[in-house]
This record gives sequence, structure tokens and C-alpha cells, in this order.
Amino acid sequence: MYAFRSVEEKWQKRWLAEHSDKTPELSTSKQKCYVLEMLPYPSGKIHMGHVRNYCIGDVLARFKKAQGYKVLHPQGWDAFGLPAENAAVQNGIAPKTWTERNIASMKDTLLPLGLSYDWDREIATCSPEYYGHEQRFFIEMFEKGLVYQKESWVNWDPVDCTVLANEQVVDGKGWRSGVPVVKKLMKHWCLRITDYAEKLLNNLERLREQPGIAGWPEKVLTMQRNWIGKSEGALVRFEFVDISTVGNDYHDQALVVFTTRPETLFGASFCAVACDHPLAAACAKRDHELEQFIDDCRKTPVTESALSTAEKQGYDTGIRVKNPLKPDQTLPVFVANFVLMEYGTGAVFGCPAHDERDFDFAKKYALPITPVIEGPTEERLPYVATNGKMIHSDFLNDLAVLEARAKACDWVEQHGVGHRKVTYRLRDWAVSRQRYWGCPIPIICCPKCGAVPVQIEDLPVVLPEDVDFNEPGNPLERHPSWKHTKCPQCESEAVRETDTLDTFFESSWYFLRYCCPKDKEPLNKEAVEKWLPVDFYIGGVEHAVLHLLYARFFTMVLKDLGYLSFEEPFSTLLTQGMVCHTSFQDEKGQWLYPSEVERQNDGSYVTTDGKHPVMAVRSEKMSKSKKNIIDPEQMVKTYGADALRIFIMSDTPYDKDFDWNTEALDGSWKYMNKLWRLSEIWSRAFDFSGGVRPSYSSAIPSEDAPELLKTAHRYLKKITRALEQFAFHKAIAFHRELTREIENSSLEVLPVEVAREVAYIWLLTIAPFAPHFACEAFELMFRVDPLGFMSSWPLLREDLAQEESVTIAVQVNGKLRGTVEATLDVDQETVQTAALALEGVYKFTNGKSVKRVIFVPNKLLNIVVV
RNA sequence: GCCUGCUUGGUGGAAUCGGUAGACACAACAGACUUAAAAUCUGUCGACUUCGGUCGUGCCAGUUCGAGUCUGGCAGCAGGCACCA
Repeated sequence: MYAFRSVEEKWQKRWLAEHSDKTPELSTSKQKCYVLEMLPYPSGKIHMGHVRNYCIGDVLARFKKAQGYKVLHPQGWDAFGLPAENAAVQNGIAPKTWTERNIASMKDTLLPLGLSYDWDREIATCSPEYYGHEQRFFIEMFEKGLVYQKESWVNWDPVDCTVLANEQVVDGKGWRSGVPVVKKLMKHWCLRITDYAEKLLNNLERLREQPGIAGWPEKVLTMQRNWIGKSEGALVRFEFVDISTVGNDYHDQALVVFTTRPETLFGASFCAVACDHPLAAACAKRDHELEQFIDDCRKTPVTESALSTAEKQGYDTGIRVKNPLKPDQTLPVFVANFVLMEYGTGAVFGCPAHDERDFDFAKKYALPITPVIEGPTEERLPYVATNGKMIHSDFLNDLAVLEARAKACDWVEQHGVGHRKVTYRLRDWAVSRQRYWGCPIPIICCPKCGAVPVQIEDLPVVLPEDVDFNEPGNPLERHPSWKHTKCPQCESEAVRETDTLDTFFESSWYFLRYCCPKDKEPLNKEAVEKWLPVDFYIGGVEHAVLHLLYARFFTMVLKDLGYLSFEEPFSTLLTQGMVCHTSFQDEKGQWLYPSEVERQNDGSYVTTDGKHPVMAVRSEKMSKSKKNIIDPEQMVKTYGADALRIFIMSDTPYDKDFDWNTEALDGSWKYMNKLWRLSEIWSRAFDFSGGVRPSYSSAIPSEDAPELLKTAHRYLKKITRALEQFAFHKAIAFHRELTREIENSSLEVLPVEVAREVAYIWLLTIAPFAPHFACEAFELMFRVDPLGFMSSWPLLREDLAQEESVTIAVQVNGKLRGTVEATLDVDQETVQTAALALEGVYKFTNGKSVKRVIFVPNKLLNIVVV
């Protein structure tokens, strides 16, 4: 049996001791390959999702290295974040200690997997050597006006006691705590990601698949496009009919609304403003009932389900405005719960005939519904499509909708009542967190000078370690000395900002720091320019908008700050599927671990102790709460790293969900044993001493090449191709076929030079998946130190890989009736003669006349008869 | 509601350009070896069949000599977005 434990330990020790995976020096960026997996949060345990992620990256890294690329393949830790603080509160462990302990134990699980990381470049984002640099970025962004402080309604997570970015609110709930988010008015720091909205959107085109570059998955591009949510329209001014009704608290002569459908202005029947709109506030001062209404609106829960069922509510302010296109028409102004202050101008005009929402509202408040578009056929209102002709619209009549839109825009611009305007759904990135375990925001609040950045030479602003977690809230806030300092400008007593940065800040640039992890400067431009962009970035699709949008934004900002000269950090993005497992419930509905359950012959499940019936729930993502988890450490101990690596890359394409099945892992383990047995047989059968690299096949003419050599080259071609297309599961399937071919060939007739080359191909094509085995077997068979040979890929002889005989399918009227064996590039006549002689073909052509014959060289002959 | 994917045996999945559907595995079944078990090896494994074949890639049409693959329509599943004006 294959002694995987000692073998794997032996080679891991050597790789580490000899720095086998050290990043090579790079003189130019030619032939470089940067392979990166999304860095893990040090939660304490490596789970199967991590394993899948890192195996994909490692196979790619090893393959590219073998192909002759200079590979950068680093790993690190996304080490700031809430769980560390929660542990501090619950168990009294300092966040730093907790994090460091977790990093150590997770690394202990990673090392036995045999991943080819350059550990000399390891980063932990919680170290001041790391976060000090991002404080500098923050200050430079501040000075460039990309950072600002704003008081506004924010998403507040009542459990984590912190502000959340819009991206972190999922279904109206905090992405971490899972409790409903509440609105809270707070001062917080924001980054002007909206300044980059257009670039973030336009560059998505470049991330598409291109020749030689796989690009980003369409799904992710679409998600980012939707998230940015560009819409083109116009701002339009609606003058107040009687300014005195508005009162002195509102300072504009008109209400400005944003619309994407200016062509429907002739169908307007009301205007509505958000409850946070200044006009609403102004009116509420004189109207107690309105004040009450606004209060109620704010209390409306913001959860998705509540929003979709919530009825549209409006309050008529009594103010009336003039329709700018139709000055004799006046419209009522409502405060309405469905208008959002954060989007557009916080004010809309309603055209009920052509908008679902306006339609509902108009019906409820008995407002007129005037159609202005006549669709091609009889449709019911509201008619929201844009094909049709304009009606009841004065100078827009008879125009197509899109023409009318352009004309309406021209009109409002010419008459000074509005202009074209582009709006985005994307909002600025709120980065303040009222937490301890994060990067301190390097700002000092001076009573005289206001917010003043810390001097660059005073960086990093280091987190204090003597903090107490016995009270709720931010420990930095109540630390006796940390926040007290002097203003860098005027020297007066001042306090530090006690908010820390969102942890997505750290992960927005770590991939750059790997190029120069020990540099004194934040980034070594030369190194960054050589290695970036990341060629293959591998991670979960759950980061499609959060992390991946921030990282792109950050790269653009750093370009504008002069740190680098490219805009897009990741050329190809590979999003791996989840690792799933059946989950089990006992009769009481309690979740059970797979180890507590056993399968019976009839396919049903019972508990291991007591044999109680167990319900198997459909396979779903492995999670602690459902207990459907498999511990990678345990699997490595039982089956070995190579078997686990091969297994997790087998059978399922990398981007699809993977169904865990321990029995199938057993199959991979058996394959390892088979490989080892075959290696032993070959090492006894052949003496490969006197040369390692095959030198034979380049000399031999293809017609003299033994069949097995041709087979090996055919599979080398298939496996290489599969790897280049990220079809890892196919590469393994092909290798299994190759193994079977080798097993079935007789060794006696095989010249040693041919055997050498076959063995070389056989071992090196599985090496990216099973590197420990490959080393051990190479050493055994070639009797040399294999380390230098693992980073080479066998040279393909295309002429040997060519099939020289082909099986040609013979069809009659498109139905398969037989096959003909022939030599490559055989002519039609030969095939046709052979085909017509086939019994199965004759039966269907006999007595009929041949109308047509289609011949596809080397593939097929189709005889059409009538 | 909108957007994006996906749908092939009992299961995971193969099938470059439209050209032999089911590679490679898992499970199952049968057999060999064995005192026995494990391990290993061999075989069967889409449905129907009068054993000649016929049908079969979610459903209905179309293009084609030929469709899992292309086009149109429909259904189901998954994911994303959503009072976004």
C-alpha cells in the first residue's frame, strides 16, 4: 500500500527547507504569472471551501510553473474583523492573540495540503507594518478630496453595534449578524467611489473574455453592472404655483425632479418627494399631521419583504407646481414613502399611465391617468414598454418614444427648465466602523482646525493593546489615553478619530503588497508593475460586488495617486462553486454530523448509535449550523493530501457546486494506490539511469514510434489542453485513461528509452494535482533528486499525438448504421466503397437510389437515399 | 417584476467547428482470486424490443443530409437586483 503519510511529510519538509516555492526574480514581466486565491479570514479552521479554492490555485500555479512561467503564488490573512472582538467579549482573549492563534492553527492545516505558496511573502493585514501603509493611502485620498465626512442616515447593525455599507446589507439584514438593520443618523467617513462609477462601468467591457485571456465570468460582470446601476435621464424644474405656500424654510423657486422618461411629461399628474426631502421638512414645520406622517415613514422597516408588501402612502402637502411643458397644468406635490432621498434628487414626477408604481399611487389617490404613448396593439395600462407613438403630447405627437425622449430633453435644455443627467445606483462607500479590531482612521479632530490628517511621518497609528471589552461599544472611545493627542497643525489639544476602517479596505490592495511585502514604502512601483495584473484570481462568487468592486476602485485610485499605472487588477477571475453535503436531521429535528449517521443498504440512513431513523435533507452548502461539514484535516490524515486534492478537482467543473461524497474520495485514494503500484512495477522493469529527460522521441520518425509512446503524447496534448481551459476534472479523467493504457501494455517489448519518455509524461501530467506522489515516484523510477524536474512540462510531439487511424461513422439518412476503420485523411471513395459493403448499411440502401452523399473527412459519411 | 445562468443514465459529469450521445468516475449487480474478509482484477449498467430494430439530452416548433450543440416559443431550477423615478 502507498505510504502517503511518510511520503507527504518527507516532501513537504524538503519543499519548506529548500524554499522550493520561492518566487523567482523577475527581470521583465514577460513569462510572468501571478496566481492568487482570495485571502482567508482567520476564523480558526480551514474548511472544504478553502481547500477547493486553494487546490484550484495550486494546480494552476504548479502547471504554469511547469510550463516555464515565473510564478508568484502568495498567501496571507484577512486578519481584522468582528469575530476577534466577539471572542474577546465572550472568552476574554485579546483580539490580537485570538487572531494570531487562529492563523497559526490554520497554517498547520494548510501546510499538510502541500500548497506551493511562497510563505516568505505572507501578510497579516492586522500588523501595523501592513495597515500603516493603508493609513497613508487614506490620508492621500483625503488630500485629494476622495474622502469626506458626512452626517447622514446610515445602516446600523444593532447587534454588531456598527455602521454597514449598502453592500453589506443583505435582505435588509446585516451580512454578518443577520439581524434587521435600523436607520441611524451618524457622522461617518465616506470614499467617493461614485466619482469612479463611469470608469468602473466602462472597464467591465475590457474584463470580458479576450484572445488568450479568459476574463471574468459574465455573471459577475452583470452583477457589477447592475450594482453600479447607471441610468440616463434628465433633471426637470417644476416651478411652484404660489411660492408663499412653500414657506421660508425652502430656498428654491422650484422642485427639481430626476426622470428617465422625460417624454412622458405630458402625462404627468402629480409630483412626490421623499420624507427626508428638504421640502417635506419645510412643510412639516407648519403641518403637524405631515410631521407625524414623515415619522411613520421613517419607522417603516426597510426589509425587502416589508418593502414589497408595504402599501404606497402619500401625504398631499397642498403645494402645487406647474408642469414645465404644459404651463397651464398644475400638479399636486405629495410626500410619499416610496420615494428615496438617496437616489436622484429625492423627488419625482408621476406619470401613472406608463409606470407601475405611479399607476398604483394614482388609483389610490384618485389622480388623473393620461396615456401619452399609443402602443402597437391594444394594451392595458400601465403601459411601460417603449415601442409606440406619442399622443396627447403637443410637439411630441406621432414621434417614436426614443425620439420623443431626445426632443423633450432638447426642449427642457433650450427653455432653461432642466438638463440631461446621468445617475447611478452606486453610492459612496461608507468606511467608518465603530469597532476596535480594525485599522485606525488616521485623522485627528481638532476643535479649531476640524478634521486634520495625521502627519505621514507619525504613521502608523497603532491600535493600543491594553483595551477592555467589559462594556459595550467601542473600547477605543473609552481608552484612557490613546485618543488624546495634539493637533498637527495648531498644536492644541485634540482627539483621534476612534472609528476604524471597514475591513474591505485591507482586502482592496493586499494583492499589490505581495509584490513587495517587506518594502518600507507602501508599494514598490517597479515590482507591482512587473507582477500585476493578477493573471488568475480565484475565489467565491459571493465577492462579486463587495470585494471585487472595492479592489477595482482602489486600483484606480492608486493609479491616480501615482502608485501604479494600470486600472484593472485582475485579468482572469475564476469563481469556484460551493462545497455541498447532504445534511441530516433526527426525528426531533436536531442536525447531525455525517459521522453520527450511517447509510443502510436500502439507501436510508440511521444514527450510528441506536439506529434511529434519520432524515437526509438535500445537499446544501457545508455550514457549521447544519453540521453537514467534513473536516479537511481529518481527510488528509485518513486519505492523504494528494488523494484529497485529486478528489476535490475531479468529476465536477471548478465553477459548479461540488457535492461531497466520502465514498468517492475513497475512489481517489484507490487511484493513488494504483499509481504507486504501477510506479513500483515500472521501477523494477526498467533502468532509467543514464538520463532523465527523454531524448529519444525527437530522433525517432513518427512511423516507427511504438503505440504507447503515441498514446502518451496524445494524452499529454489532451491534458495540457484541459488545464489551459481550467477543465481540471477532464485532465484527471484523461490521466486515468492514460494510466489504463500503460497498465494494459506489455513491458517486455518496450524499449527503455520509450518507457522513460512515457513515464516522464505520465508522472509530470499528474504532478500539479498530486505533487507528493509525483516526487516520490520520480525519485523511485529515475533514481535522481526530482525537485528540479517538477517544474517542467513534457514537450509535446504533435506528429506523435496525431491519430493515424480514424473511425468513420456511416449514416444512412442521418442515422448511424455502422463504422469504417480507415487511415487518416482517407478519401471519400474508399470510405464509400467500404461503407456500402457493410451489412447494416446495405440493409437500408438496398433497392433505394442514392440521392446525395455527405462526406466529412476523418469523421463521417452520410448516405441520403430515397 | 427585471437581469444572468442552468436543465444529458440511479448520481457527478463527457461530447473542440452542428457530425458515432453517455468518456472518466460514484453507486448497484454479477463473476474471478481467497478458508474468509479486505485489497485487486474482469464483466453488466438510458428505455422499450417480436432481438430486425425503435425511441432517447426539460417541453413544443423551426433551420439542416444531420441538432445535446444553432433559431423562436414555453416550462422548471439556481443565483443576482428591486418602490432606483
